[in-house]
Amino acid sequence: MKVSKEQLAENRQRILDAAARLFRERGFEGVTVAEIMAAADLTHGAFYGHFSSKEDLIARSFAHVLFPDTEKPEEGTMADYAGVYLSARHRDGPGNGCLFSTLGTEVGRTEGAARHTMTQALERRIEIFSQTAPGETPEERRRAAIAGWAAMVGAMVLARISDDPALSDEIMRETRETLGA
Amino acid sequence: MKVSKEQLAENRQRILDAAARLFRERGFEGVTVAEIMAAADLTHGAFYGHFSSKEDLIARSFAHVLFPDTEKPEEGTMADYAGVYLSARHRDGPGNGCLFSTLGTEVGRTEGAARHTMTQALERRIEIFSQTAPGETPEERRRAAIAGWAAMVGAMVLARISDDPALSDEIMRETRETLGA
DNA sequence: TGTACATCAGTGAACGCGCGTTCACTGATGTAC
DNA sequence: TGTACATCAGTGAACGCGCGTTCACTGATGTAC
Repeated sequence: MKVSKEQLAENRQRILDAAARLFRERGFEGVTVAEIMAAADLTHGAFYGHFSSKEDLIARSFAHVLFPDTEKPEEGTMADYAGVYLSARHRDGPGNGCLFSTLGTEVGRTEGAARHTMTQALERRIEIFSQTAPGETPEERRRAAIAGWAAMVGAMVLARISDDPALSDEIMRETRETLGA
Repeated sequence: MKVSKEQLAENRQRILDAAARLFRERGFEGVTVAEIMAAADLTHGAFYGHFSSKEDLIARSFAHVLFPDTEKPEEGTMADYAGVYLSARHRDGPGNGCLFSTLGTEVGRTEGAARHTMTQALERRIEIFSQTAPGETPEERRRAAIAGWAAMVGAMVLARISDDPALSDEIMRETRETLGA
């Protein structure tokens, strides 16, 4: 049955929220359209009223996470960010976490809108870190921002690969230390 | 028809080689058992004479890459390694490249033999880098090894995500520079 | 050394399940008068 | 303001394709005598 415009918009947001969480938890192929719709409290068939395909949803869920409608200006230094990023809380809660460390290797072999959105988010992340990264000149600070972001993403990927909890903790701790967090 | 023991062993190696390459190029779900067997010049049905399941093949192809039968002792410093690792050649040839930067985020959400083998390879990689990483004490060198390896893996993941070639090159170049390569 | 035959790696087709996508139908919304 | 009806978001079932897995059969290998 038809629903109000407000309900329609809310349903769409619920689909995007569910998709963004499930994709990060299980990967693109590890989640079905039916599961996403069930998580959004809707039936399977309603999906194609909102999105043209699963691939379309992937791209829009990336924009939903990386460039949300209500942006809050970021506070704190790159080192502060590293302290939150390289934490057990982030490692163990991928569904709410960073897209780069949950879906990075998959996105790297795709073409299209999701990858493009991620590239824009990557450039923005580097620019933000360049404000507070260590260095005498803008060039040095940008270099530190790039290497710092690479170390954070890489450390989170490795910390999630390790099935040895002590090694996983050590990777996060030592990388945090290196970044001054 | 039956084949000789030598042929049997050679066929198995060809399956493992093909699988290791294709998984890195396209991801686990992006390759079918039939495609792997065709790449190994065998028919689909012969697969289950060699491996018990696709998952079994994944685990064994990881061991095949990370702990090959003929190990050659590694030469050069961590900085030397970074110079080869953070190159266009590596970025553009994932099929022959590092498993951590091609399949890292996928493996992080699995359980089982492939992840365990990767954990062992991760610990060994850190130990090898600890020999030549900068630092006054063993603790400092191990820290530098961990953060250096995280930066390499993260930079390669990010360089492959970027659909802007200049940004992709910049990420590799600046991270190389930071690692003294 | 030569021969008969049991073994078994590989072949090719089929099976069955899961998933993305489609579609006829339902019934609440919201507009026109 | 109240009423009639066109619109269209959601429902639930079906479709069809692709993929992992199975299996009866083939014929070369390699062992027993």
